[in-house]
Amino acid sequence: MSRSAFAAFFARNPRTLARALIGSVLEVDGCGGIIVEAEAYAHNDPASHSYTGRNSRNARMFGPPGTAYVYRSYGVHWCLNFVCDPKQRGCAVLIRALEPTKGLDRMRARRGTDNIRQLCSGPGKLTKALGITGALDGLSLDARPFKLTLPKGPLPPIVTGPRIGITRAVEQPWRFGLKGSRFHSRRFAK
DNA sequence: TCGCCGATGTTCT
DNA sequence: GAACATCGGCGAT
Repeated sequence: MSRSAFAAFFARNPRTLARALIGSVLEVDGCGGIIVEAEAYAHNDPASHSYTGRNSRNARMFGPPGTAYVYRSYGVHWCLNFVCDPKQRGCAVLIRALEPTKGLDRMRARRGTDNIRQLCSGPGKLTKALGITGALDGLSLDARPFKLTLPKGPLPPIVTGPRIGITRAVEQPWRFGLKGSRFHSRRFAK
């Protein structure tokens, strides 16, 4: 994909981008899989890190579309986001779950389990499986160690629901999943 | 299968 | 000092 097409793909509102990312293949240094779950966080969204303005942690959310925003969650885990439309100051898509397809042995070793359904079925789990840390914060998704392969052909079937693990704006159905996947972080209600 | 809890960096009030 | 876009281990059900 050309550089301009790459930027155009990400420079959309976070809900549209989250939906469009489902079915993409994300790899980091040869480890990864199919994105089966993502959440949208908007600039005017009380649940978003960018809601109260820019600070040293969320600075990447205000950067160019198509960069990674990696932050530490609960002081323990790393979480991976994709930055989207720069005109909507500070919005991003949280990558919540992958269906593991690449580098399975290395991901099993990093996660300490052989259960493939446990490798990447959560935002903290997938960063550990792929070796993602704060060192990757601010890097472009268009270059090493990242590799993102966007889906070709018709959009896959999508399910939606409320976001996970938040206390504000809990009613917004801004969690998107690949319909029928066995690799979600939590089940989607029917 | 459920709920509770500890770990612990960074921001918010 | 409290809250937080989480996870895994534990004991009870």
